[in-house]
Order: sequence, then structure tokens, then C-alpha cells
Amino acid sequence: MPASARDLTAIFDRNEVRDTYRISFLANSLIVPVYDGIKRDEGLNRGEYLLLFCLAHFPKLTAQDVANMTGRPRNSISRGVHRMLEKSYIQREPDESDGRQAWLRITPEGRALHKRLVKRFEAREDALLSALSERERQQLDGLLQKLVLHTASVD
Amino acid sequence: MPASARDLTAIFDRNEVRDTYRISFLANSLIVPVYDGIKRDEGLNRGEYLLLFCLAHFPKLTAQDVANMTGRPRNSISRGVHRMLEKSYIQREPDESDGRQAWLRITPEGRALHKRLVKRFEAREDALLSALSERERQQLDGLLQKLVLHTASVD
DNA sequence: CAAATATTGTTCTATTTGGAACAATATGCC
DNA sequence: GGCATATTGTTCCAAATAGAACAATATTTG
Repeated sequence: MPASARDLTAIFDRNEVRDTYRISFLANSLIVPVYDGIKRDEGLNRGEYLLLFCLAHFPKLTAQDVANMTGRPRNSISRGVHRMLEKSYIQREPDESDGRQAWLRITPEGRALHKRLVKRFEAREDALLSALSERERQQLDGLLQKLVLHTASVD
Repeated sequence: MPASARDLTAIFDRNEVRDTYRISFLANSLIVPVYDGIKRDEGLNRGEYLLLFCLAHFPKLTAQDVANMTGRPRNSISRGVHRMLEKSYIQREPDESDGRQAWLRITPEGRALHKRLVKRFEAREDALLSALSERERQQLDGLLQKLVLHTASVD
């Protein structure tokens, strides 16, 4: 019997933490192939794109903000900042009133890149979520929003 | 203004791929702190525990099966197999009819360890999903199951 | 005001990770 | 049967990752 002939999807509802397992599986399926493509075609790694993504949605952020939002360690963000500065996708200006921190902003080049790359995530999301009806997607939206807000508040 | 004073949760519904972002955020919140604890207390890394987890739910699997189920590369699984064999949490026997592959099974020690460790994931899941009512949890369950089965079929 | 404590961002280092090439075996095709 | 192709599991290596210590600056506390 070849390995691929067995039904390995049984794990989805045959384990102690079904929602954790499913959410983790879905997260991987949604993002890993897209990050692989971005790495291959644009040379950006995950931390670098996450930085761009965050800056595309706020006028300015500190490196610490990005670390908080993404849950990644500050040193990873720091490295990403330097590489994205070199490539002119972001810019940095020191905070006048606090000499420790610096404000990061996306540049027009960075925004153009983000607009191009985010389409890949949109396409992947559409492909996987096409399994749901419009009504089900709205249900999912509401449940996820409730969960992330709760999670952000308890951690 | 200290970094932590701004409301960074706005990103949850202010981005192009809200469900992708939320699912990824949730997945990290559910599993990262638990894996950190398992690493600290038991010395198992993510790949090693995932292997144990898979084998706890099937009588026997090949390394390739585990790679397929978890989406991790085969070489990572291979390394995990060797370390878990050393620690006697799993055992291996060659397949009689196919000299390339070998069947992996969990040992009683491995199962005892799994039973202990999976409680950590259960506790974390309960803490985060407590934001939902029983009815909402059932809705979420149904939606996630639909999504993972669809995802497993298209990839 | 001074000393202790906290925060930001960086560097150093060890571990983890995954792509690619590889050997061994199996399968498909003529 | 014999040769091309696929599959399984492994090793090698380069890149990514994250903890820990650190320097610079802010804040708190007495």
C-alpha cells in the first residue's frame, strides 16, 4: 500500500485539540505556499514581508509595534528593517522626544510592492475559502474576529 | 506615546486578507507558547512533538505519511524520527514488501508523554475559545472541518 | 537629583529549518 | 527482462530563527 493511499484526513476530527489542529493546518495552507513564491520571485523572507504588510496599514510604526503585532522577536524585525531600508521599501526617522525609538514608514516603492504581493494572498484565500457559501464566510468572519480580539486582550 | 498605547488590533479588520491574517494570528497564539513550554520542560522541538502527535492517532505511519499530514519537509521528519527513536518514544520496523519505507509506531512511553503534553494544548485551546458560546463553537467546528477537507483535497 | 529599573533596538550565537543532491529500492514502459 | 522514471529516507549545507547579552536612552522611585 503506497503511503498516499491511506486516508490521513481522519486526524482532523480524531484528536484532542481539533480546532487547534485545524486552525494551524489552515494557517499553513494559506500562507506557506504564498511565502515560498514571494521568496522565490522577490527575495523577501517572511519577516520582511510582514514588516511591509504592517506598514501598509498604519501611517507609521516602531519596530516594537511590529514585533507586538506579529508576535515575532524584535531581533528578527530589526534585521528585516535593515534589509527593507537598503531596498528602499521603507524609511526611518528618529523620534524627536524618545531617542531610543524610530518611526518606520512605507515608501511609494514599498506600497507598490505590497499591492502586487498581497494579491497572491488574496488569491490563495479565495481558493481555500471558496468551500464556504457567502453566509458561511460571514459567520466565519464574525467568529474569527471575536476570537482574535479576545486573544489579543488576554495575552 | 509609548508603543504599547496605540491600538494595533485595528489591523484585524483593516487589511486585504482578513481571514488569512486572523487564522494565522490565532494559530500562532494557540501553539507557539505551548511549544515553547514543551521545549523548555521536555526538550522536544516542534517536529518531534508533531511526530508523536501523529503516531498517537494512527496505529502505524511511514515518515512520508507524517510529512504529508503535517506539511513539513521529509528531512525534518527524518531527524525527528532518529531523536525520538533514541528516546524510545517511537519504534520502527522495515516494511516487508517495500524495502524503501519503514513503519513507525508510538511506544507506551511515547503515549504516556503525549497524554501529558496534549493537556497543554487543550488548556490553551480552552482559554482562547472560551470567548465563544457553545453554539458558536459548534458553528466554528463545522466551518473549520469543511475548510480543512476542502484544502486537503485541492492541494 | 541620583540610583535603580525599564524599554528600544542591535549584535552575537546556537539551534532550527528546508532545499538539493544522494543511495537504495520500486514501478512503469518498451 | 532491461532501462528510464519515481519514491523513500538520509545527509549536506545555507538560510532563517530566536534566546541572551548588550548599549543607549527613558522612566520611576526614594
